[in-house]
Amino acid sequence: MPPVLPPPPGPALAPDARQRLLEAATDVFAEAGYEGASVRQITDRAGTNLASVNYYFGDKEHLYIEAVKHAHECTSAAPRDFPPDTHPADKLNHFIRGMVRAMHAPTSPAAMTLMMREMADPGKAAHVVVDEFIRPMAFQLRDILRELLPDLPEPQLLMTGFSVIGQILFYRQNRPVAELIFGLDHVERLTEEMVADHVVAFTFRALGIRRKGVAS
Amino acid sequence: MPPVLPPPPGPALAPDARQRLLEAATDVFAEAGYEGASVRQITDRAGTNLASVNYYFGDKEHLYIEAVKHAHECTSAAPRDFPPDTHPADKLNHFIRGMVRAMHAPTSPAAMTLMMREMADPGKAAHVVVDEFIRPMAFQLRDILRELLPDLPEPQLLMTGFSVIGQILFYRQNRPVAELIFGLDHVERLTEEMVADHVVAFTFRALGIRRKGVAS
DNA sequence: GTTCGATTAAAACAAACGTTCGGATGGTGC
DNA sequence: GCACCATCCGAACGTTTGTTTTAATCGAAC
Repeated sequence: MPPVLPPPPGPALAPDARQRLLEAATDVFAEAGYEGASVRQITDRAGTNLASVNYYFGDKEHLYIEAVKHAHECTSAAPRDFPPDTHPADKLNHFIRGMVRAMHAPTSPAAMTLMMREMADPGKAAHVVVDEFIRPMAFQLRDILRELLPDLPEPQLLMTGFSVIGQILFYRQNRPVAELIFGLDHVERLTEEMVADHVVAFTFRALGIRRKGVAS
Repeated sequence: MPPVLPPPPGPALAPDARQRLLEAATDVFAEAGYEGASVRQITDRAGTNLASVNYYFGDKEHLYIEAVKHAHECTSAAPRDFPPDTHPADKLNHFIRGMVRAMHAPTSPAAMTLMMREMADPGKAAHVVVDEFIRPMAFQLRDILRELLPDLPEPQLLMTGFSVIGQILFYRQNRPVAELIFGLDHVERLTEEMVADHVVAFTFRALGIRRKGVAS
């Protein structure tokens, strides 16, 4: 009798089959999506038996959810906290640069792709990504903007945050399309630093912030 | 023997089985994606026989491509052309508002969703969407910005366009997530007009444009 | 009325899918 | 020695998938 449903009860810390399944699932789900990925593809890449998915995770759906959870732990893009006397403009500067870096060169590209896929088409694991990854970021940005623009009405503050995040997310969600339009070379010429500088400058001008924060 | 591969040779203008298949396919593909949608779901919704897909379109893949083509024709968001003496700031104002409207309240929601799906995960029909829908928009925006900022280097011009489009696309690509974070009520309170006003104002301030264009 | 082409309907196809079952395996405690 | 346990494997399960095949149906042209 296998350990069935409770996912990491007995064999949790082992770098063996279960772990390889999780990593293989991250890759395959990121490439092909939930429906497009087959259990056999995953077990083949993991080098395990076909039945191992059901043995360790119960079924395909639970494997997917665990893969998304594991993915969000791999993307170390947790919101940093600043020294209490940091100027809000500096906070915003660092926030933007940190998020651009996380989007541009993630620790695990497949893990980031998997999370983005779940965001674009919210499914069975959307709340995991939102609760533990997106929401903290969103609230930190909202706090920074509130500090920066104390008199702005709530809806306008919300949309201002969307304008910042929308600019940054574009380079991850729509990069392939941008490359199709303008050519691969024109787009990949845009380095992470150039993008970060641009978004900071664009946003600061839009918000009427004159001082420039330091880089990195 | 059926008319096989050339898709609309004989029965093109008829509002019959072929047309119903196209519309049903648009809906189902938009809801479930390419892999998630089954031929039987489509034929059931269209009220046709299972074999009708292969009869009219050859196979599932060609039906998908035709559905995407048909979808882009349904979304009447073609770039308008302006009177030759229009101020570039007015052009930009109208461009943003038109695109916000197209994203917010598309003529056919399913068709727009299908196109967005193909953009987020470029597949077999991406070039169709790009060539006939995205690229014209992108180039029109680029021309407007070039007119507005003649001295800006090319990469910065590109990123400026991305900042504009990124802001607008956010409300379509990430609305479900935004609703999960901030609550459905807070997000759906943002009307099409509010979003358009905000993006225009945010962008104009970022570009140092003082004059405000007229609405609609 | 008959013939012919286009269309629809029903049934069957092989392949792939997720899942399950029974037994081998290999180490650990007795 | 034996028994036990988690783990792993191979084979099969029953469905569902996309596609094909065969026959029935219909409407106009001759």
